[in-house]
Amino acid sequence: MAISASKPATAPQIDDTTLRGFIGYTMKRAYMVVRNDMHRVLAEHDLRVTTFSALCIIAENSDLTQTQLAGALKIERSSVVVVVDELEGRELISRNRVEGDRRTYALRITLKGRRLFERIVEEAKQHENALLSDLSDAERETLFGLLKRVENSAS
Amino acid sequence: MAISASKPATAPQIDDTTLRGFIGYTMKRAYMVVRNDMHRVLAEHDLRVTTFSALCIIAENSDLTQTQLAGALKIERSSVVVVVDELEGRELISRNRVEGDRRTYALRITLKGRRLFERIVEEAKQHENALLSDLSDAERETLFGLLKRVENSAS
DNA sequence: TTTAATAGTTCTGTAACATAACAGTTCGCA
DNA sequence: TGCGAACTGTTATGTTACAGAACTATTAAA
Repeated sequence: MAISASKPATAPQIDDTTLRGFIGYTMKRAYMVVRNDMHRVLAEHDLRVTTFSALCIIAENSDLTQTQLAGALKIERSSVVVVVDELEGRELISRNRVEGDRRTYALRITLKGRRLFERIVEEAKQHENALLSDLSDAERETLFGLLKRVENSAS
Repeated sequence: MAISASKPATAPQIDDTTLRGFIGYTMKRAYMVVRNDMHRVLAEHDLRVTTFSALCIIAENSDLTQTQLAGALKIERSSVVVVVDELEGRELISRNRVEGDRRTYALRITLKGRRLFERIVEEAKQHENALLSDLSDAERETLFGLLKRVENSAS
């Protein structure tokens, strides 16, 4: 069946009312904006989001194991290997043998790693501040709080 | 350098203070919870998130083109083809020829499509309600509002 | 009327993981 | 004290969910 098209001069606005009713849709949209921004910051340092997240976790949890890192990042141990390989290859962290358990490594950030970590945190904070400049401090707190409560309602 | 490990009996809690300072990290965590829940609902109907989103958009925007759909879903036209193929193959939507422009299709939901659409919306709403049961109506509104403002601060 | 732009399509590539199977090591306990 | 179970890291392979480039058919613009 052919439709006769009355060509609209104005860009026809698409309705997404139903999808807007779902928190997942709105959350994904907002998340993509934030994620793309972070992506841009990290790309300049040749880092992916998960790699940087790993660096953060190692920075404030010295001598943790790869399995612990996997748990913290909520990814599989096999995926951690790639991330840790990358960080170690760039001398941002080190794998240290553990006396008493020859299976595990103790991951530790290097001086070079800590310098990069601190620099990127600074940059990312600035970007985030610019991105959230519409929101007051109170609103940011509210947003963080609500998101955490959603996260903790996992089945 | 080997680390001597004093084996902790309690599961050592991993610190993610720095990452928690970033909205992207907390948002991703919350989003994953919501997304996994939606994923479970849709899996029972053999649908992926984007495919269902497309069905929603077509349901309330009759006779839109694939390019418009791509714009609405923020994905490439080449990706839309796969999604529309899937929906058409399952007879949930139809591609209709347009009189006056033989390049484009007018996408329209079928009766079967609308029935499935309405059923899934119902189910998804219930799941979402259960998931957000910790939040009051006012808090949900606040969350939606803040997320939309973040989304609209895209550069 | 030639040229440019647009819609849909196909093919190939990529990112960011998961899954399964494996070796080395340590633990539980009979 | 020895042996199977459990655990750590690793490799190889598969999956998901797209993007990008190049193509055809069609329409619009110069």
